[in-house]
Order: sequence, then C-alpha cells, then structure tokens
Amino acid sequence: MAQDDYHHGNLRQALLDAGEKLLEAEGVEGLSMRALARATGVSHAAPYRHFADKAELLAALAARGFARLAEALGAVAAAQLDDPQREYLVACRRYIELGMEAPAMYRLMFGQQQPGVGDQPELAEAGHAAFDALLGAMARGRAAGTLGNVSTEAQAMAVWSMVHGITELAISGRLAPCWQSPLEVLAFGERMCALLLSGLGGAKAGN
Amino acid sequence: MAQDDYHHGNLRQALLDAGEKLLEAEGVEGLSMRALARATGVSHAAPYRHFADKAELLAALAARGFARLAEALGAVAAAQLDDPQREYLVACRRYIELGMEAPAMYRLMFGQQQPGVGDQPELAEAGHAAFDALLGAMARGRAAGTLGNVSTEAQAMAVWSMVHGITELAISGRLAPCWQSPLEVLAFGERMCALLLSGLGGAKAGN
DNA sequence: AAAAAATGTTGACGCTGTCTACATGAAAAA
DNA sequence: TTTTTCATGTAGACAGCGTCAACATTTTTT
Repeated sequence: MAQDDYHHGNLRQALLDAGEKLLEAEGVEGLSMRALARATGVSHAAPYRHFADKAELLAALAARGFARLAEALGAVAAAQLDDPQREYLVACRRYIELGMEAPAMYRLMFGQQQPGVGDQPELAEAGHAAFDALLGAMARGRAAGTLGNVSTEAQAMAVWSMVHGITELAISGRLAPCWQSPLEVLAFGERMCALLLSGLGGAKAGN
Repeated sequence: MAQDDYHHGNLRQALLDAGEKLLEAEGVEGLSMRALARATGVSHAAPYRHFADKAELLAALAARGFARLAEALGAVAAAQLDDPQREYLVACRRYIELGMEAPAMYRLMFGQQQPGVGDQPELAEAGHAAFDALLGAMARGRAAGTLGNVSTEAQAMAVWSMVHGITELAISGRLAPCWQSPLEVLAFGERMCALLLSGLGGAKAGN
C-alpha cells in the first residue's frame, strides 16, 4: 500500500494530477508523456501501462475538466438561489469564470473532435453532464411559459454557443480592447446571457 | 527566374501554400516544418531562412486565414444588398460557413494567444481587419437609431462572441445533437444573430 | 508453492524543431 | 568584367518527443 519503490500504487491518478498541474503551468505544448513520467518519478514508458497513447491521456484530462465544470454549475444550482433567473445568470458567469481561470484546460476540453460513441465514452459522458447542467440552469431560468416552438435543447445550445464564444475570445485576449479585467468580461457575459434568455422565447423558429 | 534547382524563387509563399493544403489535409498536428520542406521539395532546414521558427510560420498561416475571412466578409458588403440587415445576417452566415469549411485553419487562427503589439504585427493586423469587417456589417445592419449607451465596438464583440461560439461548437461536432447538416447550423446561426441584433440596442449597459 | 497477471524499467526507433557549418547563386561594388 | 557580399539553399548534428519490444518485479490467483 505504501510506495514500494517499484509499483507506484496509483499511477493513473498521479499522472492526471500532474497533468492538470503541468497543463496550466506550461501550456498544452509543454505537456508531454515523458514530462509527466518525470513529474511522477517513474520511467518514461510507465504511463503507457495506463493510457494507450497520449490522446487517451489528454481525453481523460479533458473529461476531468468537464467534470469540474459540471460540478461548478451543479454547485450553483444547489445554492438554491431564490430567483431561478438569477441562478441562470450566475451559472453562465461561473462557466466563463472557470474557463478564464484554467484556459489551457478549457482549450483542451474543446480541442479535440467530439469523441464518437465508442471512441472515448468517458469524455463524451463528462461533456454531456456539463452541458446538461447548463441546460438545466437555463430551463429553470427562462420564464416558465415561454417554450414556444424551440426545443429546450436548442435553446441550451444557443446559450452554450454564447458563453463558449465569450470564454474563448476572453482566453485568447481578443476581448481586451473592450474589457480589460476579468470582472468586466464577466459582466459583459452576464448581460449577453440575460439578453439571450429574454430573446429566446419567441424570436427563434425551427427545431 | 525559373527555378534553378538551387534557389527556389519564392519559397516563402510556396511554404504557406503547402501549409494551407497540409493543414486541412492532415490537421494541425500533421503540419511539421519538415513535412512542409518535403512538400516544397527543399531541404529540411530551408524553411528557417524564411521563418524564425514554427510559431512564426503558423502565425503567417493564421494571418492568411484572417485575410481570407476579411475578404469574404468584404465581398458580402460589396454585394450591395438592398437591405443592410440582410447584409449583416449574410455576413454572419458566411463567417460560420468559412469556419466550417476550413476547421483546422479556423482553429489555428484562434489557437494562439492574441499577439502583442510588437509580437506578430502581421497577424494582429489581419485579425483586426476581419473584426472590422464584421463590425461594419453589424453597424450598418442595426437600426440606425439604436446606439444606446453601448459602444459599437462592444456590440460587435457580442456578435463576434456569438458567431465564434457557434463556429467552434459546430467544428467540434457538439452542435450535431440538434443540427446535423451544415445548412441547419447556418440557419441556427442566422437566427441567433438576428436575435442579437434586435436585442443589442436597448438591453445592454456598460461600456 | 507455482503460475499468471499487472505494472514497472531499459533501450531502441523514427520523427520532430532547431542549431551550426558550409555551398551556391544572384546582386552590388570595384 | 571581376570581385565581393548577401540571400538562400544543403548537410549533419543534437536533444526531446511518442511509442514499441524485451525484460524485471511485484501482486494476485490458482
């Protein structure tokens, strides 16, 4: 159970922990299999006992990111704010905030093509969970009556597109000409999401 | 002037041409300096006479992408549609369309941190030109009166965030649960941009 | 206690980005 | 025209990377 200097005990988790740390410290281009092996004090080929290749490790890392996102959005829901519209806005804000706090991780999460069904089920599921959390916040937040002819899922996609776009642009520094501080960006994001919610009820058609 | 088997003549452009081709064919991970040298029939170190390192070449490639985007949006404006609001929507649609047509290039364009002033002036300028084209379409498209207390630039950022988010999610296949075909995605994008335009006049505050 | 499975190590391979030293051709200076 | 200089090519080396095969050690199962 203690480390016996040969078998590590829980290398898989250790690799992911080190990976997360290295990811934000050095960026995704500094995240190598061998660096991870070094960071966990293990030989350079040892990680391959736990991940078939680098892509699989990155997928597992991205899945962690999605899990964290889902968790954060879930925490907002659990906070039981009195106003569901306020809850929705806080969720959107939290989404953007998380992306700005861990930009390399955020990029990694969306960097790969969405994994097919059989491909990376862990990642796909984690991504879905995060999306569902956002969808839930939106569904509760919008005026209860305004379902219109637009599916809830489509409305959630609209919100997702908005917060994703803002997060990505913020990360790459392209929002800086208008809003320098993270707080300003968050305020902008919140306004946009509010606008979206009020507009989503009627104006859209199809699906 | 003809190729003398030693001096290539215009290696820089040839490298960028080959790079663009290779980018969409193999993805960004298949785009190596040496592969580019091979593709242009030149030794592996020759590219370094024209680009200090790989990052510089990628930046030049991304600048090309932005130039193409600006050009496409400019073409929409030049088409002189009678209805400026229609022109705005067509521009948004075209933006998303371009990203979906050349996903690897689109990702590359936004993959790096926005270059600082002295860093990659060519890239920065190309990016600005593209943004300005989008801004112009929006400014003409919105009801002439509704300036409100929101700056034109901030409104353009909102539109940019929207189309960028949609494009990125579409590229990564995450819109597929709702809209399978590119045409459906484009229709969705157009609806969202219309919604944004109508909402931007009044609801937003700040900056 | 023996066999099997899981998990580690070592060493190799080809590929990559990039550097240095050298070669060649074109343009500028003499 | 000849010579020098400069831009641009080549060859070869280096370290780091992902990955594989062969082997070692520990744990688990029989």
